[in-house]
Amino acid sequence: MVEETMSSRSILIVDDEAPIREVIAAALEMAGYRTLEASNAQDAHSIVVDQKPDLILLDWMMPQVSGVEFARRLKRDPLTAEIPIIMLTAKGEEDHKITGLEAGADDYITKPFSPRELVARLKAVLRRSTPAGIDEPIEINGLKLDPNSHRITAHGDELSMGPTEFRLLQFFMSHAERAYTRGQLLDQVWGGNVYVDERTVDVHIRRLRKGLGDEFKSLIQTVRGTGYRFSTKVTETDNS
Amino acid sequence: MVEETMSSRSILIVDDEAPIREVIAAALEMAGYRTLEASNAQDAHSIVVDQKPDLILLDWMMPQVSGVEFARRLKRDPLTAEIPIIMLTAKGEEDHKITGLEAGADDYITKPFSPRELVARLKAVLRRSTPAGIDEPIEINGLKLDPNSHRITAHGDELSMGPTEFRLLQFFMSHAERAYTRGQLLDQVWGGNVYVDERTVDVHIRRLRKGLGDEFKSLIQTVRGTGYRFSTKVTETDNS
DNA sequence: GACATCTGTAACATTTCTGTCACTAAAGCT
DNA sequence: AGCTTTAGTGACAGAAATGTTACAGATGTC
Repeated sequence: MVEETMSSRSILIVDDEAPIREVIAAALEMAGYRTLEASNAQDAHSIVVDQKPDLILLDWMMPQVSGVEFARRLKRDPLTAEIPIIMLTAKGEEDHKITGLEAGADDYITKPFSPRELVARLKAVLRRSTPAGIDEPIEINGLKLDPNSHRITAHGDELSMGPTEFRLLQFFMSHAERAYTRGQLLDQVWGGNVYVDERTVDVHIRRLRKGLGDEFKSLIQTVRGTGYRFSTKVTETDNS
Repeated sequence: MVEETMSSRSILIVDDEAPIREVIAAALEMAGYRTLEASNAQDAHSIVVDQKPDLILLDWMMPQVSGVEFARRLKRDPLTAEIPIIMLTAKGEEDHKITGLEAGADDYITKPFSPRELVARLKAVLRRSTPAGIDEPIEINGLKLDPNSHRITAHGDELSMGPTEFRLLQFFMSHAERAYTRGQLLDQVWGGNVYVDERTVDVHIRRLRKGLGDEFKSLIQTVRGTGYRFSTKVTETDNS
C-alpha cells in the first residue's frame, strides 16, 4: 500500500469494552495515528470538545447513551458536526443502517473486521472529509478537473465519464509523472478493501482514455511490465 | 483465469481436515501459487520457520492449539510477524471478533467460500503486504534512471527499452564500476531460481546497449572471460 | 416496471517481450 | 597464421502483457 505522508491524525475510539478499544488502538497506532479512548458518551464528549479529534470510531451498542444518540448529538452541534464518524456495528445490527445514516455517520464497519479493513476505510473517510486545500481544481495543459463540481473540462468543453474514471483521473492528476502498479491503483482509487481482479484496472484505463478523447488520452501512459502513469511528457515510442 | 507469472508465491494452508486442505490447495495451484500444507500447529510452525511462506491460510478451529493461538504466536515473533494471515472461520464463529483482531489476522473468510473469492482476497492481502518503496533516481553523465516514473532519459530525451533491460540497467547503475558474471546477473536481475541459459544475458546486454544509443552504449563494457561491467571510465583498449 | 448507467469479468485480438539458436566476429594462444 | 574460445548479432516462435469488446448483474431514476 502506498502511504500518504501526513501529520498524524488523532482518532477517538468510543466503546464500552476496554479490550476492543485496545485492539483497535493498537492497530491504528501501528498505522501511524494517534488514538484517544472513551468508554462512554460523557467522556467521549469531553474529549471531542477538548481535543478535537480528526475522526471518531463509535460503537453502536453502548450503555446509557447509545452510539446513535451520541452521533446525532455531535452532528447537531456546529462545533463538532464536521468531525467524521465511523460506526462499528455487530453482525445482525446491519438493519439499523438507515437509522445510523440519519444520525450522521460517515461510514460503517461491521464486526468482525480486519485491522487492514479498518485502516483502509478510515483513510477513505478522512480523505473524503478533509475540508479545504485538497479539493482545489487541478489543471494540466488545458485539461481541468474540479473535485468540487465533479467536472472535467478540456479547453472548456465538458468531458463525461463514470465515477470510477473520475476518481482514477483525479488520482493520476494529483500524482503525475509517477508509475503505479495495478495493485496500487486498486488500493488508492478503489479503496484498500475491495477484492477485484487487477485486469479490471485495464478496462477502466481504457474507459478513461476513451473519455479523455484523442487529444488527452496520450497522457495516460502504459508502463509495460509495471502499470500506468499520468504524464505530460508524451513519447510516441513510449515504453518502460 | 490466466494468472501472473511472478515468481510464484507460496501459501501455507493450515487445517486439520485433509479434504479441505486439498480443495484449497487445488484452487491455489490452479491460480499459480505453490502450496504447503499442515494439519496442526506444530507442523505448521516448522514449515513457517523453514520455508517462509508468503501467506498463511489458517483455520480457526483446530484441535490442540487453536488457530487464534497459533496466529498470536506467529505475530509475537518478529521473524514471522510480517507474514500475513487469513483466517478461515465457519458460520456461527463470526462473533469471535475480538479474539481474531487481537490475534492479528489480516483478513477473514467465512466458510463456505468460493475458490474465486479465496484467490481474490488472497491476492488483495498479498498485494498490500508488498509495498513499493520510493526510490531515488540515479543519474550518471546525463543518463538518468528514475524508478518512480519508470523512465530512462538521456539528457532529457526518453529512451525506450524492455522491462528486463530496465532492471538490468538499474542494477548496473546502482553497482557501477564492478564486473559481474552472467550467473550473478541472472541471480540479481532475473531473480534467484530461474533456469535460463547464460548466453541469454548476452542477448539482453545487446538489447540494452541498443536501447542506450551510441552515446551511452559504451558504458556497458565487456569483461572478457568474466562478464560485464557498467563503468563511466572508458577503457583504453576500446579506443583503437 | 422500463430505462439508463455503471461495474467487474471473461473472451478474444493485438502488441511486445523472452529465451534460444545459428551464425559471424573478435580475442587469445601456440 | 591456424586453431580455440568467447562475445556480438539477427531471426524467430512461443509466452506474456496489454488493448478491446461484449455481456450480465447491480443500481438508480422516472
